[in-house]
Amino acid sequence: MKKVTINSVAQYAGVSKKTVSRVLNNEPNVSPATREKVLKVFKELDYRPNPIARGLARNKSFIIGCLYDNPSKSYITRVQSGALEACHKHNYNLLIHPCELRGEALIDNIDQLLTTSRLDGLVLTPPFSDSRELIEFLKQKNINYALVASAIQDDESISVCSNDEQGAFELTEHLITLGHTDIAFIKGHPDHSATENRFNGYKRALEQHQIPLQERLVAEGNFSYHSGADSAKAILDLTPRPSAVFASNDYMAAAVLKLATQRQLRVPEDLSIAGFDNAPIARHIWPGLTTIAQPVEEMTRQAVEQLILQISEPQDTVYQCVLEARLITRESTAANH
Amino acid sequence: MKKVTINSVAQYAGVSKKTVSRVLNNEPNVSPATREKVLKVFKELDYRPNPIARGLARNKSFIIGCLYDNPSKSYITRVQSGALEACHKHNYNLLIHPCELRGEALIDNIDQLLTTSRLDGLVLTPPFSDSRELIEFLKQKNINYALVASAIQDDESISVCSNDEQGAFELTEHLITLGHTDIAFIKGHPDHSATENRFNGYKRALEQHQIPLQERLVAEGNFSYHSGADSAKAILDLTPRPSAVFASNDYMAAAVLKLATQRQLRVPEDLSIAGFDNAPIARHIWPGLTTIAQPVEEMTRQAVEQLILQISEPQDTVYQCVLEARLITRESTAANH
DNA sequence: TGACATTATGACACCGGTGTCAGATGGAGG
DNA sequence: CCTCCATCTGACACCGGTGTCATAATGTCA
Repeated sequence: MKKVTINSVAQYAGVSKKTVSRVLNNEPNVSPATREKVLKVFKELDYRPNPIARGLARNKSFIIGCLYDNPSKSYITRVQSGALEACHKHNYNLLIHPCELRGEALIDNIDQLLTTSRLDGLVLTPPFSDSRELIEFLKQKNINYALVASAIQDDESISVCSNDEQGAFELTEHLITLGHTDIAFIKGHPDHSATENRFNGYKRALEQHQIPLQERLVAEGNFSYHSGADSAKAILDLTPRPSAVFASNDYMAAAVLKLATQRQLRVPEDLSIAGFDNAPIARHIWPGLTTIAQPVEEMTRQAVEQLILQISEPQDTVYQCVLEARLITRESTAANH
Repeated sequence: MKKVTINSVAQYAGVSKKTVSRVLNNEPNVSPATREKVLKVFKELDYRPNPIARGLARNKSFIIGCLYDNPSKSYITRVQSGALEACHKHNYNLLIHPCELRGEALIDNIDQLLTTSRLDGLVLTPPFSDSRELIEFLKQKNINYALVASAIQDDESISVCSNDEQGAFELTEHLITLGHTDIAFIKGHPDHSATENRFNGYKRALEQHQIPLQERLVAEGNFSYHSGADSAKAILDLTPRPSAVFASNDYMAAAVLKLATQRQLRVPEDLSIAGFDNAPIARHIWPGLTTIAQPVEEMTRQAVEQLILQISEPQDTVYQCVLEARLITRESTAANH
């Protein structure tokens, strides 16, 4: 079983390397007869072009890098699965690169990654998609990238996000409609733009229903289960206790649920709880969490698809899209009485 | 900012390409003075060798592929995180490749992956690590690989696993010690060797304590939350109802807990529940799940580390290791009364 | 001091593709 | 029948490194 290279194909077919290369890349100016002949040899010898050699010649790697720093495992796997779908469709591969936004060496780290891996492009997921410094660096280095769930408004960046503000608004309104007025809110990580967007949606809903915002009901979390547990403690210790809690993601909501149950509070009778993201845990616990479904896979899929498009044939105008978030009601929210 | 290649370094340092290459690869037979000089130029020009060119010349990609087909997101991210740690330590990168074991086209799929990506090696996680067909294929193709959590006994395969049988034994014994004799068991996916190992540990503990195995208490799951929910229904409908349930992983255990709670059963007073893996969900729900902690990251880290070692300098004897699993007791198990 | 082993260095081909350009071929138009 | 242009094809350099081998420089020993 010896290696089949472009040379052996060329020799076998009785044409030049270059002609084989033309057929390989679907270039014009090859006579139908020749093309047919070469294609037949491809099949016969089971020829597979060497992507490394091709990469060297074209200065491409056919690899997309995916940057993340997110405490939620399910978010990461959803991101990966969307990215992989787009990659495989176009014969790219995905290289994952978790790293810390806050590390002083972020830019160095990415620079290192780019030079040691020759990535063709980068997908930035939150919180990286909100880092102007990183985006500036990539622009200057002329690296293609796409932003997922970014708040940055920028004509030059491929960007796919979902409507966090509207989602949070609808969820809050859902609680208000159920008769809740004292609705606690647990914020996410301050580095993520989603944190502010969701908080804004919450505030807008209160405002629209003429419910004053109570600072005492707002807790600072960071999207981790642990931070949710801390916030839950603070909130459940309040007197009077709010009748509902809206956590900025499902993990923190699950932490609230756990503490509430430990304290013998009945959910939703004594306390309504809502989350955000529709993570698996939202339906794995009892009562199931009312939440907002974000199309994470779809966002990432579209972002990567556009990124690859941009790589293969640079466009002047760049793809930007906002997908809709969707309210999912489960057992954790009920009327206030 | 023009490209710094080995040629420019050579020219700048006044030596040949080859000498630069020697310094780059720490080869002997370079005079200290020359080496020093070249190293200085590296710094000065901020030279980074092009891994693609190097890959072409050496027929290497410095990329490890990670194969998985596992319903548990947390398992996957733990696998990835261990694999990444080892990869980055040795300047490799990780390419992830989820695919289906059962697809008739598995071998084709992997063949395709290998030829389009030129991976230097493959980490097989369950259930792939138990596929003799795949392993045979890789051997024949001369591809380096490492097995994670495999039951296959084979002197030629790098393998790191944990002691599932013993873990299940200890967990079952824990339940028996608490006074339980009617202990239901939910099996995992039949393609995973862990499924049989865990079941064997359960049976051995029963046997050792002279408790007859009751077929009616054994349910077939497949590690998914959904299958756990189905099994839970079957088990909780039994009369008499068992006093404890041991699910082969935490997701299925969580499903049992959810159904039990929905049916107003008190856990652990009315029903003890235990899982396996120590997935995040085990501590995110109330009551927390008694479970067995598996060192997933560590297994994968060691496997990849050995794989890379094998790639860079082939060994005659191959690394094999069994790590210990550890019982973690939480609130979901208590004495039977 | 000469014979020989050892170390240091560079010239050159090569990995497996792609880009450039020149030349061959064939058909249309005068 | 010749000119001109469009279409096809291949020779060759190149991408940025590594492997092989010849040769130069240095050291060792008799």
